[in-house]
Amino acid sequence: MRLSAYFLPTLKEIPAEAQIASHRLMLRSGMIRQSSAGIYSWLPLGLKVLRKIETIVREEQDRAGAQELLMPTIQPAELWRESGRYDAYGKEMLRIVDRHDREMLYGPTNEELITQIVRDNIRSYRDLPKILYHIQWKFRDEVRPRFGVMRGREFLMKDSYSFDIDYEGARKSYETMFTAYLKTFKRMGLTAIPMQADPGAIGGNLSHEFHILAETGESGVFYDVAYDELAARGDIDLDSLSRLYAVTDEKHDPNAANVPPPDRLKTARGIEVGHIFYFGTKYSKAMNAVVTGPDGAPVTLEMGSYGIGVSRLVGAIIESSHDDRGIIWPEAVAPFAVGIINLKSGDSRCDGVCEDVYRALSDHGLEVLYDDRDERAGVKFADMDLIGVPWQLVVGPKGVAAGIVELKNRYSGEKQELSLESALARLTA
RNA sequence: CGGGGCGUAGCUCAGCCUGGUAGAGCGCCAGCUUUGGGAGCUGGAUGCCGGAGGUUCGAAUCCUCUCGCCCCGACCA
Repeated sequence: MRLSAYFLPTLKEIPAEAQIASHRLMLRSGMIRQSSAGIYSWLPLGLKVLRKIETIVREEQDRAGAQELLMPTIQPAELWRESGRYDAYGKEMLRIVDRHDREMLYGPTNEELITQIVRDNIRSYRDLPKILYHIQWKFRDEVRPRFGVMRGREFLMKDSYSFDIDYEGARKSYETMFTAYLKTFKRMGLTAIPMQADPGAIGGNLSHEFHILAETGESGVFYDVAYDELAARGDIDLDSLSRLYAVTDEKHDPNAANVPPPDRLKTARGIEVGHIFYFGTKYSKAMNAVVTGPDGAPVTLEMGSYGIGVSRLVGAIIESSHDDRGIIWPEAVAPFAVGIINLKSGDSRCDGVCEDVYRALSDHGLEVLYDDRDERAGVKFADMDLIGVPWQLVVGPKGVAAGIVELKNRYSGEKQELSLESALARLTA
């Protein structure tokens, strides 16, 4: 992409409404623009990152055996009356009346809808187990939206639902998702810690929240350092983790049996990016989701649900990875792999080298952002740092004369002067 | 949902207290000079001063109502 043609409205000054780093940086880097409180448009740069995160989530769901479908955003109130949640949900649910005076709602979650689909289409235990998921926009009419996409009213969520014939199966589905979540967050360059959680409004008796550590996290968290050691070995599963102490501050009990000694207890701030629940027959019973079991008798389905805040992750990643110059994207979710800074657009030698490099890197399948604008060097450096492109190739008249380009790493700040050939080799390795 | 704050140019904000018909910096447009970390000079465009009522000869400014946004607290992927 040539920056001269790209729709990238960056801001030099900090928008007054933004309080935390990720919100400021998403506005400044031209990723999002607010439409109304807690509701955002995603501009090209922001959408690119959102899609990358979505893709990782999707790949790990598919790999875990979950199957993607797509349910609507608008749901009938009737369905929610079946489960009893229409009245229970309160003002957070956005209620709509259509032209025929039918009561509808913009879905805040999809347990009812998916339960209806499964109950209407699965009749035998032989068709189980199933894990179904979709990645769809949700709406929760938060009293007080804040922090940009971290707590918006409209947000993109991946939600999976498991259906099993018995508890053992449901437990296995839960573990499958648990493991998939750890892999998903790790691929994004995040340290996510599963915390024993309160199932809350979803109900049930087994639940974990996944928090990523960041100074501006909304929750205080306490966890056993043994987690860091396990994570470093990649040796993580539900059994080993469930023995470890890891809770959010509202659940922290210094007198609990498994609290580690003070020198082993870490405290930090966390952002909740995932939440998984086993809730048994809460919805299947209320909504009569029943299949025929092996002995011919009806069996009420065992269910669980598993959410990941896809749009929130964009903010969460920035919270955990930025500096005073801008965003530092982990390579797995970076909107562009390489940025080319032409320090003297219009100079035939600089232009020539940049064009060659741009083509060579693009031909290698890399996503490249080429700053070909007629701007001063400082502006280009500042914008490239702001939007956080992991690798920056700086091409200037002095270097070109000497056959050299500069390769800068956004994360470490390290700059290396290399021949054009070796710079290309490094980037395409 | 309680408490507080703010709506003036694309952005950040001054002006409001003490009414007299709209400003700065940045950005944008043109020209010249610059050119390795958000340049300088000159000239230019841009505002229903959030909206509606009211007071007044006259309202960005005072009064009433209303809408929007932000912050603190209680709730959530």
